[in-house]
Amino acid sequence: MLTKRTKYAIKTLIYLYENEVDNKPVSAKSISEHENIPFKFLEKILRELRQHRLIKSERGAVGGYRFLKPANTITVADVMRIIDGPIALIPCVSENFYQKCDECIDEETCKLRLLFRDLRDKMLPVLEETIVDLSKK
Amino acid sequence: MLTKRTKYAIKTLIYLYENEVDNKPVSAKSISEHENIPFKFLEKILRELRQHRLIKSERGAVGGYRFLKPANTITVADVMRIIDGPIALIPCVSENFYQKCDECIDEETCKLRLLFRDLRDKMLPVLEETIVDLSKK
DNA sequence: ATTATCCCTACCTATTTGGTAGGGATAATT
DNA sequence: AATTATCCCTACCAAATAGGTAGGGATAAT
Repeated sequence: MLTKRTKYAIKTLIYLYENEVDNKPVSAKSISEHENIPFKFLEKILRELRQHRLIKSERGAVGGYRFLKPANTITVADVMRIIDGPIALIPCVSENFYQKCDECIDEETCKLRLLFRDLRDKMLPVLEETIVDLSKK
Repeated sequence: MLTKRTKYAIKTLIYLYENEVDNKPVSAKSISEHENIPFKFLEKILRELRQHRLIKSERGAVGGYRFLKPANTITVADVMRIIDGPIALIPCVSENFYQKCDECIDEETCKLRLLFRDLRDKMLPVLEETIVDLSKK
């Protein structure tokens, strides 16, 4: 399952995209209220997104957040990897977070590995949809 | 990510299938040793599989486990649902474990929902592979 | 000076995960 | 009848993760 943090993060980015008008940044308060996300929890998520350079912030009285990386280049998979970690369901078939399964005897002949590699290959194209695509759905 | 329990469960069933010869049941000890699964932890998993009527057990000195439901009718998705729960990555698109996302404002227009329904639809056929298919990979 | 925002650290509770411990029941074998 | 190898059941446990909350400091517009 996706964590709420990732769900919140994606909803946040969609909201940001749909409200990046008249050159004003979008405040956390506004996101929190419109997307039903606990304010303080949202702040933590926004920080993560900023630290990973997806968005940038502006401080002060009319501060808020904007995209740093263009919305049409940010995919759902990107967000999932930043917040939740690997897309793949077992670590030994993850491209970005590879790890040996510690109980595995022979990775080369592991049937689970073949199956979950197939699975990952089917999942990835779907998750490569961008924030912009997603907003237009 | 899959839990180890589910990984162990699938490996257990493959092992069971590949060793159901000469009409003798397969012992937990044998599974544990050959598949590198902690014995006591495995016993719990076997119990779950038995309680869900995928396998049956025989007690006594030459006891062990056999399939109750034929191996060619048990899919990876079945096992995942028994041990880990839903396949879908968000609860509102799960077929077997549907639940409303509590922060969701309008399910009908939720973009995430559309995306993750697509995703589930891509995942399911892969996970519908049976233990027998998997063993032959 | 006030206010609205972002920024940072610390803390907290409940649940899940991945086990372990100990012993009872059963049935084949000796 | 005793031994042994198995399954069966309950209880417990430590570490990690999830989903927050609390409190206050820094910044910049008004």
